[in-house]
Amino acid sequence: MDAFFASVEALDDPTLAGRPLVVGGTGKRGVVASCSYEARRYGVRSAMPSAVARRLCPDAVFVPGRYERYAEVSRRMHDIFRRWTPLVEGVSLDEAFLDVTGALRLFGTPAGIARAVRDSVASELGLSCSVGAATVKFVAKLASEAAKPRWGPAGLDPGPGVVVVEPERTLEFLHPHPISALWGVGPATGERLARLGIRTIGDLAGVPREALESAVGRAHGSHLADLARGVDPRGVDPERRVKSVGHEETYPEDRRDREGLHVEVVRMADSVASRLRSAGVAGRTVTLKIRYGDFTTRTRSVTVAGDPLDTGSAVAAAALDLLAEVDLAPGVRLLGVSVSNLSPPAGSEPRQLELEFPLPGGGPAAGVAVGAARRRAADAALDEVRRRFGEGAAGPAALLAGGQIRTRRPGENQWGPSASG
DNA sequence: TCTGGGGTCCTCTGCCCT
DNA sequence: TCTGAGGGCAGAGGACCC
Repeated sequence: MDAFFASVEALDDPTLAGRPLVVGGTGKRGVVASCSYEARRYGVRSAMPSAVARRLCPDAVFVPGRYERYAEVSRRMHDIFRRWTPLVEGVSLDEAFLDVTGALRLFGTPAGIARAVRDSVASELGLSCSVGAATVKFVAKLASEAAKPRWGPAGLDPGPGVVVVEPERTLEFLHPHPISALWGVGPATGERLARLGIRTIGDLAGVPREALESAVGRAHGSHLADLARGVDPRGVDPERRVKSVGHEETYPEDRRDREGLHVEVVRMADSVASRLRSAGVAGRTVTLKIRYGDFTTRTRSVTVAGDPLDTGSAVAAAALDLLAEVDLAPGVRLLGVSVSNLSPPAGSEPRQLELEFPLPGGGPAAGVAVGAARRRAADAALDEVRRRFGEGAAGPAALLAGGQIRTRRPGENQWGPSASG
C-alpha cells in the first residue's frame, strides 16, 4: 500500500488529503510510522523521530495513529486478494505476497491480475497500492517499490502502479539496485560489504560465496549469495505461525521506581497472556527486556519446566523473578515482556489430569497444580468479562488505580509514548 | 536528530552430559 | 579418576524487517 496509514487517515478525514501528514508517536520519544507523499517531499521518513519530522516540516499535520482502524482496512484488503488466490501471505498490515501461479489460467497474465487487484483496492477501499510481479518473492517486492509514486523535478510522479519482471529479465532488473535493497542487508551488513567494495547487487553476485560467508557469517552470506543470483527458495506461506508474543513500551521519562515497574510487568504480562489465549497458544520461555536511558538493552529470560504458560499471573511471576535480577539504577527507558517457545496450551491434548483440591498432607506440588487450574479458570472468566464489557472491565488487582483497571488496547502505544504521556 | 513496537532469525557463549 | 572433545540446549545479544 502507498503511505498506508496516512492514506487511511486522509480517507477518513478528507480535509487532510493533499497535505503534509505524519502518522506516529506524538510524544517527545515518538517516531514516524507513516507519512503522506507531501510530507516526504520535506525529507520526512518512516522510523524518523517525530521531533525531527516536526523540524523538517513544521506545517505538517501530526496524528497519533489508529492501529485498530488500519487492521480493519487490512482485513478487507486481504478479502479482496483472496478472490484471486487463497495463497496470500500477510507480511505486515499493508503488505502481502500473493502466489497467483494457479490463477493464471482462470484470470490471465500476471500483469492483468496485478492491474485488477489494484483497481479493486482503489474502487472498494478508496486507497492506492503498488504491485510488483516476479517469479521470486524478494524480486516482486523490489518491483512493487519501483511501481510506487515518488517526487521528481516536475512534482509528484504517480509511478507506473504495476511493474512486472519477466523471468529472463530478473538479473537485469536486480543487479543495478544498491545492496541495501536486499532483505537482510541493513546498516551493519551494508558497512561490512562496503568495505569489500560491494555496493550493488551486481557487485555482490560477482563475489565468491565463501568470501561472503566469511564476511557476514555462513548462513547469512550463503543466503545473500543466492538472492544476488535471483534465487530465493521461500514460497508464499499463507499459514505462517507466530513464534513469540510480546509487549513493550517506552516511557516518556526514564524510570527507576521498582514498585511502579513491578506493576508495569504485571500489566504487560496480563496483556501478553490474553493475546496468547486468544491465539490459542501458550509458551515456556518468558523474556524480560530492559532498555536504559543510554539505549543499551538487556534481556533476561527463563524457560519453565512443565506446562506452557498462558495465564497473566504465571507469566507475571516468571517476569517478576527476572525483574528482581536487573539493575534499575541507570534509569529504564523501555520495559518489555514476551513469551516464546510456543505450543498448544495445556489441556488441548490428552494429558495427566491436574489435582483439583489439596490432598491431606499434600506437598507443595499439589498446591501448584491447584493454583494453576484456578488461575486458568480465572483467566478464562477474565477473557469473557472483557469480551462482554470491554478491556477495562476487569484485570489483576495490581492494576487497579482510582477505581479503574489500567489497560492499554493493542497498538495504543505503537509508535512511542503519546504527547500526554 | 536521537532513535517505537511488533516480530524473526542468526551467532556466540557457557553449561551439562556423554 | 581425570581430562578433553563434541553435541545439545538455553540464554543473551545483535541485525534486520515493516
